[in-house]
Order: sequence, then structure tokens, then C-alpha cells
Amino acid sequence: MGAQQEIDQVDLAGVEMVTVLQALSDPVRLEIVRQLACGDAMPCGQVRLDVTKSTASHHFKTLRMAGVIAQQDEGTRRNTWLRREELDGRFPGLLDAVLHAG
Amino acid sequence: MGAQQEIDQVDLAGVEMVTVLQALSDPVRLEIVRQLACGDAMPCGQVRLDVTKSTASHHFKTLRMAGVIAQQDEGTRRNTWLRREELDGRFPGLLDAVLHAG
DNA sequence: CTCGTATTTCGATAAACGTCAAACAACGGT
DNA sequence: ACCGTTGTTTGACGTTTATCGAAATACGAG
Repeated sequence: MGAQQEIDQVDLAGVEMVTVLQALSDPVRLEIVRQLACGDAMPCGQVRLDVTKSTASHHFKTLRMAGVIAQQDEGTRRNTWLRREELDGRFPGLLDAVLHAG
Repeated sequence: MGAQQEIDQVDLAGVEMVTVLQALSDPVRLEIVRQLACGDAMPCGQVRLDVTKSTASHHFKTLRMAGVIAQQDEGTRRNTWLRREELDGRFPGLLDAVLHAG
């Protein structure tokens, strides 16, 4: 695993709206985002999901590539958090709208 | 075509966020939404797209089923418009966020 | 060094999706 | 009655996607 430094951070300036929507348009990934929104940062394993770990890993990667989340290795864990401010800078109001949904 | 009355209107109360995001997460459909946002209502054919009419028809249907657009037949045309207020009632801020994107 | 924990990668599979062309349906004019 | 216009439906095709299990990688602790 990466040695105590941040994983490739996607440059949000180069991310299109449609890519973010794609990333958010899956039930599992939406659940990941919602759980991340409740806390500050947490390892992948702390996000409770109904899929196997390999599937979860794939979804984390998708969200990371779309610039929705960021990750940083800490020992054996991969710490994960939402890129709230940056995302709101690029697509104002989007994340709030998605999270504040009934 | 339907006789001068509205096509099945989807009840937005029963539409999940993930369904709307799915509908919006395609380049062609996003383009449809953006063009509809510029005007009030227009027939399908007035929306300029880079796909064949059958493909376009499929995308219109997807948007309609997700509650994003509504349609009404008028003679040989199918008038189409964005369900702005209703959508904003169900998912506040979402459509604005999607439309006001750079 | 070895074991356990956390996570990714690989290979496979099945379902969903975007696309097209061709055929069909409905309406308005001539 | 016939056409042209507008839009949908159907059937097919190739690509992408979500999913899993198993193997691989990386690290910390004992």
C-alpha cells in the first residue's frame, strides 16, 4: 500500500459534472457518501455496506476518480473522507442537494 | 400517438434520489435537460442532439420515467418540458446545482 | 519472521446500457 | 386518399458495469 502519503488526488477542475453524477448514481456509492457525510474521516472498513470487500473497493475507487472522496493511507487502513468544500467549489450546491434528500 | 392528453406522469413522491441521478448521469440526457432549461417547452425534435431519433426517444423516456421531464402530445409533436418546481420540491437545489455548473 | 488485519487486484460472469436501423403509428396538409 | 413529418417500438449488437471469490499486497504486532 502507499507509504503514508496521499493517494493520487484527482484535480476537480478537470472533472465534468456528468462524471460526478455517474459516480453518485449508484445505491452503494450513495450510501458510502451518506455515511462519510456523518463523520469526518474513516477507514473503508468502517463504512457498513451490503457488498463484499472487493466490490466496496471498486466503488471507493470510482468515487475517488470522480473527485468525490479523498483517501490517505495510515498504516494498514485507508482513511477516507468527503471532499466537501472542493466539490462545492466546483459544483456549488450539488453535494448538499444530494445529502439533504428525503 | 396519444390523443391530446398528457402522457403518464410519474409521481415524484415515489422517485428515489438515485433514480434521478441515474437519469442525469448521461451526456445526452444532460444535454436534453440543459436545452429544456433554456426554454419553456418544446417538441422533442427541437432539441438538437448528436444521436439518432430512436436513441433520443429512449433518453426522453428515461428522463420522463425518472420524473425529470413531462410531455404532452400536440398533434404530431410531443411537447416536452422540465418539471422544475416539482423536482425542486422533492429534491431541493438539485436541478439548480446541475444546471448552474461550469 | 510469522500471523492477522485491511484493502486492492485479477479473472469471471451476468445484467444493464447506449446505440443504431428498420418498421410502425398518428397526425396534418394537399 | 396520399404524403411528409414526428415520434415510438422492436430487435440486435457491442460496451460498460456491478458483482463475487480467490489470490496478492502492505502493514503492525508479537
